[in-house]
Amino acid sequence: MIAERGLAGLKTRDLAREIGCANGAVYNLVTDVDELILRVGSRTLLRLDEALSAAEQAGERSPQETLVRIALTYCDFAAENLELWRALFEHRMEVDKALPDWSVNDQMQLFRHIYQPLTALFPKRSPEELGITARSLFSAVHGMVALGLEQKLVAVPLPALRKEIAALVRAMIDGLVARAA
Amino acid sequence: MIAERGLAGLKTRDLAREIGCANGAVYNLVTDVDELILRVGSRTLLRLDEALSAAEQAGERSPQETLVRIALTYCDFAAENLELWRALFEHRMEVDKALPDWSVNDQMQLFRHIYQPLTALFPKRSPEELGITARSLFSAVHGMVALGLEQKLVAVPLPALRKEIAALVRAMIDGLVARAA
DNA sequence: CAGCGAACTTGAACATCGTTCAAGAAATAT
DNA sequence: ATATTTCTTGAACGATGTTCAAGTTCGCTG
Repeated sequence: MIAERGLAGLKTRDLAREIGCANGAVYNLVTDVDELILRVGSRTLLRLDEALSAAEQAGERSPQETLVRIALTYCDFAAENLELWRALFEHRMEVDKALPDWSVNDQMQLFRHIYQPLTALFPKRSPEELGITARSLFSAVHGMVALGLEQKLVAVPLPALRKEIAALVRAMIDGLVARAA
Repeated sequence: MIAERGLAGLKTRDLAREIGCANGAVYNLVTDVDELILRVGSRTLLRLDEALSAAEQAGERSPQETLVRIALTYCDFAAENLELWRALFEHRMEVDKALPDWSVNDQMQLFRHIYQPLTALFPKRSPEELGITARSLFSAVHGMVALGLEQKLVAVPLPALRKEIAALVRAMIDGLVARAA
């Protein structure tokens, strides 16, 4: 239902009807809609992880082109799974309630894919520094995808967005390498 | 109320009590909560615009450092106006309802600040190309700020985030300039 | 198979929202 | 002073997440 109608289109009563039970029975499977959303997010992250893993392996081995490939795969995944991908970031818990451990763990895994190629590019940097660089790079690409796929402003055609992402990732890496030297 | 309790903390009844009228009377000022949120967003964008304008003028005139200053100002603004800034991006209209014109107009203005320094760096590029580059750069910085200020993952200390943003903006520009040459 | 307890299921009920609207109050025009 | 327009009120409606007492089913044991 999230995939079809977005986070806001997920209603417990509709869900209950779809799976064939009373609305109250949903709460035997899940304590909250929050948990439900996080569980869906977990699956989405798993599929995203698989896509990024494939991108990491396939194609040219050069670290730079691997990173470009990963960024484009992220873009494609977001475009093809728009609502599910949005749900990962749109959802906010109430302030007091903490994320369950399994959910927190999920999210850390994403930077892993970027980490590997970065070690090849920056052999001098410490693991902590590399982790920070990885997160920065990921965040920058995420921003381009997020605003690029937003309907609110003028919608950017996907091929143009991909081109921009590839260009900026190459530029970022060029720049980082040049400054590290 | 958005500033204090976030978008989800905005309730028409609380709002009516605060401004001293019946809850129904809110709809004389505004047709929707959607419109209310957009109007608040308009004010936020105006203040953001002022902050970015100041950053554009002040300090070193070099285009590169101007862009770094603008990026850091954006980061600071988001941190200091966290909930209001989030409201700009969290809010989604129903699919059928269109944004009013005054709201669409607001959003375009942001890239303006980046555009100017970019023309100095890339005199060969066409206005359309520059516009695209401007949006890419903005989106990348936006992503770093968005994920950096997210409480969901490990919260990044603000000084570290600023350092990362400055480093990546410089790297992006270095890289773009090098590839343009 | 009968009986018992645990687990599940149901759907009504509750609280909280945004939104509407008839009825009354206030302001303004004649 | 009266009529007309405008504003204000707060009850009511429909959605929605969540809870819960009552009913139902299931699995085990004698």
